[in-house]
Amino acid sequence: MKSKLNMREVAQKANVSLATVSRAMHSPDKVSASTVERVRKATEELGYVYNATAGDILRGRSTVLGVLVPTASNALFGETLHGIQTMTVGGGYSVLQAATHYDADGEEALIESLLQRRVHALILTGVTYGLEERVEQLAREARVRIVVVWELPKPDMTASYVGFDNMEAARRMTEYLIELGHRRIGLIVGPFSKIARARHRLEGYRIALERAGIPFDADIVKERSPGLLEGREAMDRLMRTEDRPTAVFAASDLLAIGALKAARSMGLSVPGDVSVAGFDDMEVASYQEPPLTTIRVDAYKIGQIAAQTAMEPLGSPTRNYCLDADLVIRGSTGPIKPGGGR
Amino acid sequence: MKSKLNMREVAQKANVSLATVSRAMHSPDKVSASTVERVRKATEELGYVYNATAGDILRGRSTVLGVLVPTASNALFGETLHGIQTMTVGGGYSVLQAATHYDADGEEALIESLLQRRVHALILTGVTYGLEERVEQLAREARVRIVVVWELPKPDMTASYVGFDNMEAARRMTEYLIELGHRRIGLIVGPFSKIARARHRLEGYRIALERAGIPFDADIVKERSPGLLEGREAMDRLMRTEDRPTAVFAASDLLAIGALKAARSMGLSVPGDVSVAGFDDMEVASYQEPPLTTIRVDAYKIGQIAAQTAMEPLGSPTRNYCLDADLVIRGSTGPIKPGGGR
DNA sequence: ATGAAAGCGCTAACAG
DNA sequence: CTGTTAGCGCTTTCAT
Repeated sequence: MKSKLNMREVAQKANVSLATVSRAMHSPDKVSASTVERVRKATEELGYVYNATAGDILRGRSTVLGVLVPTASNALFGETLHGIQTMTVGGGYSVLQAATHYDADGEEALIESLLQRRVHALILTGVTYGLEERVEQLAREARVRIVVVWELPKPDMTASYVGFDNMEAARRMTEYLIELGHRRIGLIVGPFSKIARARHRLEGYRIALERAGIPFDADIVKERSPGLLEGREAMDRLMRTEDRPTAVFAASDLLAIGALKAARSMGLSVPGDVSVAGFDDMEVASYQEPPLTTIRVDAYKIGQIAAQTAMEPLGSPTRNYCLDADLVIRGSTGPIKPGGGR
Repeated sequence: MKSKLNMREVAQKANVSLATVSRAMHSPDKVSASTVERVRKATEELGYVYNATAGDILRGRSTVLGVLVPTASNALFGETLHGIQTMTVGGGYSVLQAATHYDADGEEALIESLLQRRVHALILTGVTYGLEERVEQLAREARVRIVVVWELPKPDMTASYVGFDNMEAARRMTEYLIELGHRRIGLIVGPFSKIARARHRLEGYRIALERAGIPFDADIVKERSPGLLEGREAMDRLMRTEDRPTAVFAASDLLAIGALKAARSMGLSVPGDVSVAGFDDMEVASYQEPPLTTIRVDAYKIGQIAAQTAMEPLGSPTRNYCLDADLVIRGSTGPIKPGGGR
């Protein structure tokens, strides 16, 4: 019931000074073997647990990483989190985690709360519009390392980046659909008015259309939060527009899986009546019927590299990693039907 | 560049004492409005951020929750995490998160590291065999609150529980399959030698068979980590045994989705040739083709209640919640074929 | 090899 | 209302 169990009590029990207990725990080589053993025993008998926060304060350092993801319910960011954790465990770091739910206001508050915990670094999944300045400032003041993931490094940023070229990947996918003969291509894409990577995917789509001389039609571009329900609803609408798309690029696998469901519900065959493509290559993408054509992103690796970068000492140089994002062709996409359209 | 930016500097800048700054931040009503304003300004100009860890130490409390999940890559535990986070944000709590990957040794080390951070409470997803004693001891010493989730409250435990009856639910599902006429029912289930909730699901299956007078056959029970790949592989084996099952209960939706894929690959129709049932009702379950019959578990709610329980003061009574887990019948299960079997 | 003492960034009790 | 003082749990010189 003694709620206060500190190093001093261990010292008393072991008949040594506080300083010796500290040394016995951190650098046993500087203490006689017998003392180390006495301390170890006292620790165990009392059930003492070292207070890492107090230690961090005194050393003026921190061994905690702050990680902000859009949502923990998306397995994709779970993979990144997983990657982060595999790297931190060894280094004695812990992970403070929070989710923004695509809300910029909430995000700022969460960043603040992580900073209040004196995290060594902040790993951010993209930077919401309106927060770039704050993040830049934090990175410049160098009181905390900043690592932005899932986004391409920007040349003028002082933060580190671990991502890939969302625009290029989306362009590649759109071009592939065009190569299949599609000219009426719907897009379901994340909240591009807030999230840079969603906007980049939209950009890639636009560029591909432009290059192929296909006019951009805002009517078949749907902005949705990346979820199954949203994908289903958006697809449903797309399929009900006149002159409906013969292919739909759902720029997130969850949206695409939702779209697949909508197509089935309407009795449309995929890819016979309409092709559907995703983005991210979540593990579950290849388990769909038909298996999803998508863009492969190594979410796990992003996490691993980000953690490594984040754990570097303050003042270490900024690092930029641009990973691959390859087109993976599976069964959900196919050539346009000869007598296509409606 | 001044890496040390503390309250004292703010005090100097604002021409007040350290204590006044502290008061201005925590109880502005006890400080004159003009002083509060001066402090606010000094804080802003210096870019000072409050140090919450130092505050926690001094107050002898903690506003951090430690959460242990099997893996962050499973959207299901992501839901629970999500539920936890919605509750913590308001209360000023932060979440330290770690993943065990179904490894008891690693789990013990992670618990230790969370305790070293002086978390207020530990939210554990089940208790791995071999750790019950340690967890019990922690709960009894009451230096940290313990909330076990995803598992049924045990009568003799001093920890809090937020879960549901895994055994009952698995029994229910198995009985449903039996009612459909199946008598040869395969089981793909989580690592029951380590994880209690997997073992309870296995138990439920056994009991249902027993009641129906169907002999238990270890050959058609596969113990696998809950993953897509594992489900696919296990299903593949099950379908290649002689006298193969006419129904397979994959006691985790990921396993079931993998099983669905295996069936398709072998040209088997579901539920025509073989029925497949899952467990958990992940969001993606109803998006499969055919939609998965499964057990609905409210992972999000588990997280919310767990967080609430966890945030209660040390010494608060233990709480036990047993949530519902209902059978959800969808398209992946059906009556046995008249001329069934091979 | 060990101890005494100063101190990290903050809070709380006590004066004034 | 505000300042002074003691001190949380730990680390780290500096002596011995």
